[in-house]
Amino acid sequence: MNLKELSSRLGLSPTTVSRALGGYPEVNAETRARVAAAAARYNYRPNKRAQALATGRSFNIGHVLSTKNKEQLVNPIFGDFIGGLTETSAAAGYSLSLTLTESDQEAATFRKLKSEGSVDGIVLQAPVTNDDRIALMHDIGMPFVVHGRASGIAAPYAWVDVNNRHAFHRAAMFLIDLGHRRIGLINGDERMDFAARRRSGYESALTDAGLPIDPTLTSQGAMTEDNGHAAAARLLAMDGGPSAIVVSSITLAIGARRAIQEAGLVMGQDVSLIAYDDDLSYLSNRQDVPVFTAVRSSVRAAGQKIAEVLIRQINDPDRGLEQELMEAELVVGTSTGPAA
Amino acid sequence: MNLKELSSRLGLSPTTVSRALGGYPEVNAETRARVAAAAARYNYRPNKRAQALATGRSFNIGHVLSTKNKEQLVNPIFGDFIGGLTETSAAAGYSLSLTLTESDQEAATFRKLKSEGSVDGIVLQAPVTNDDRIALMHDIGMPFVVHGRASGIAAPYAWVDVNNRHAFHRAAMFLIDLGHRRIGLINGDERMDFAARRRSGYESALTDAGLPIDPTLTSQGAMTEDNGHAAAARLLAMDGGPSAIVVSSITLAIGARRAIQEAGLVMGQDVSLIAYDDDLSYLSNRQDVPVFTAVRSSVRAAGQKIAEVLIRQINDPDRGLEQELMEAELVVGTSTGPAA
DNA sequence: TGCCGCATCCAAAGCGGTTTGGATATTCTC
DNA sequence: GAGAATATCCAAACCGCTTTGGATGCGGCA
Repeated sequence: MNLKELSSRLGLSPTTVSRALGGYPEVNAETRARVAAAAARYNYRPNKRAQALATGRSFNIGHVLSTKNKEQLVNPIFGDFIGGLTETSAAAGYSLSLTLTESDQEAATFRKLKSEGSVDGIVLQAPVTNDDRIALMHDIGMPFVVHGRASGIAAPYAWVDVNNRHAFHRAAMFLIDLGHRRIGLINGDERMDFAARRRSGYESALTDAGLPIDPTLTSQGAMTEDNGHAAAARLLAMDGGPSAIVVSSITLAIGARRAIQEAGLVMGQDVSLIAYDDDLSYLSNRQDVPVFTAVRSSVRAAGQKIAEVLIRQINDPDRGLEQELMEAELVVGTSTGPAA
Repeated sequence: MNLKELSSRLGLSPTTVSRALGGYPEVNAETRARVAAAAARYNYRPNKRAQALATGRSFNIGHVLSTKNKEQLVNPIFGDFIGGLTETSAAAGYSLSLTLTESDQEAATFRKLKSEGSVDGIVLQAPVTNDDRIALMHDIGMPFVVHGRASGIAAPYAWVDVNNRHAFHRAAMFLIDLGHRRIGLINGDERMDFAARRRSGYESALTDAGLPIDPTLTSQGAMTEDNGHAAAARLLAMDGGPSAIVVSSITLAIGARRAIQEAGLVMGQDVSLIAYDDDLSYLSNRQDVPVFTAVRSSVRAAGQKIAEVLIRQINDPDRGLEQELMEAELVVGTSTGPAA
């Protein structure tokens, strides 16, 4: 069933049927009702491909996964983030189109997406410092929203980010208030902008409290359970190691907890842990009393917000660039306690 | 730059240019080279939307996430699975289109995908027993491949699955060979077909060894760290609890390990654990000596395979339905040991 | 030389919608 | 009651590509 067929059955022109379905004003209310009824009856729905060609829009929003950021795919937050994205975009008639690319083909892939017209806008994730994708998007004229920010980029662009610096400042300050003086940091890969901001927040809290910054108490790397374990084990084995650690993800924290237990120590007593919690649905830290004390911000909510912003941008390219900073909440669990 | 523009610059007809680019034989080699050079120079690429309308194909493969299976999104294997899917489909010029739907709208969403023509084929994930999506796909005439199988469906369909039954038979048998007699099971949600098959494998091993099946030693539920912890804690607190446990995912196993440690026991000594390992990149169990003894099969590899099968199916709907059973490997780590 | 087949290219008809630019009643305005 | 505004509908162009059904020219063959 297509438009022509449907309109001829109705004894109307395709124009009128299209307009009736599209909600345009220049069609009689009764006619509109007839059309709607017939469309429902014959289960007619405008062909997206034709619609896309006619309107010049694909109704797709794109997300490109580069092997450079393979951790992205591999990243436990990926599922929740994508979930938030699709939830909102589906409601607006958009679907999410995923593309994978070799890292050295990344720019070519974006250009291809543009020249083929297969997406109307793009979500950029995991920005690094001076991320060159942003200039590229401007260059090819593709609407986009960044999940996070890229330090070092002067040109304005739309983004949605968590206030990572503030969150880590608060987290470290929370430990300081508990009396801790030697505080470690197990961070994500600091080439990622969010991780750099987190370190900055952590360091500024120490400085504000008049505490020295000791690089040997910190580490960075992929946010895996393994790495959390290895990093924590190293810290715990140190002479004069930390009595508390700020950890950049729940996955890392699970690894750190393992190391603490292996060392025969008790988390929240001998060693305090405060984690960043993306509020992932399958790694819930939302028990009555959370296991991990954490600074929490839902990555799914971020995905939803980003889809909203991007779709507004697509529908009206001349509107101003939206930028939104989300604050993380501090939740107290069982993994922290006063310094000995 | 579009076809018309490009062809007029070349002094050729759109027909010839299209054919030259498409690799059709009826075009002079020299002409073809000229066209290719011009296309590269002007960075021309056929508009996907127009191509889609003209050919009647969208070059999209679809994946629908239902809130019914919200765990799916939330599922840690999601990222890796999607990764495998996109890797392969991108190579064939397809992209992956994700759609989210309320569970009571699921059938409507599939029909919509069909009537709008927005995807050429669909990947069905997480089948349950008697999964009604399979009949629906047949009904609407949509090419599809199932990740897993659905017991109770008589009609043939294409699928790629792991031999879950055999894997769990082997896992339980491995524990039995170590001398364990009371063996627990912490399974996924058994409404999921794979989980039902896993239980069946587990039970058949016990039966084969002449051991009784004790339902109180088993549990099922979402495969979260929390649930793993709770289930293991319950088993360990039992009078005459199990000396070994088969666990359906690494995430569950991490929770179980926590319970074991909290109980003051040593994993691999007091209690043995064997897990199912999807070989997720961010929850690697691939250390020199793996932490967890496991039956392992890469879910990313499954995604790749599925994309291949689906694209073959789309290109040639009359070809036979492919069905592939992958075997899991058994890797020995530190989480198992002989019975006391 | 005349006919055929082959190589090469092109005009035009879709694909299934949206949208511009009227046409035709009908209703208002004074 | 005439002219204007309004409501309602339609024909046809267009989006950018693929593909069908020739057209043209040339060499080969009898």
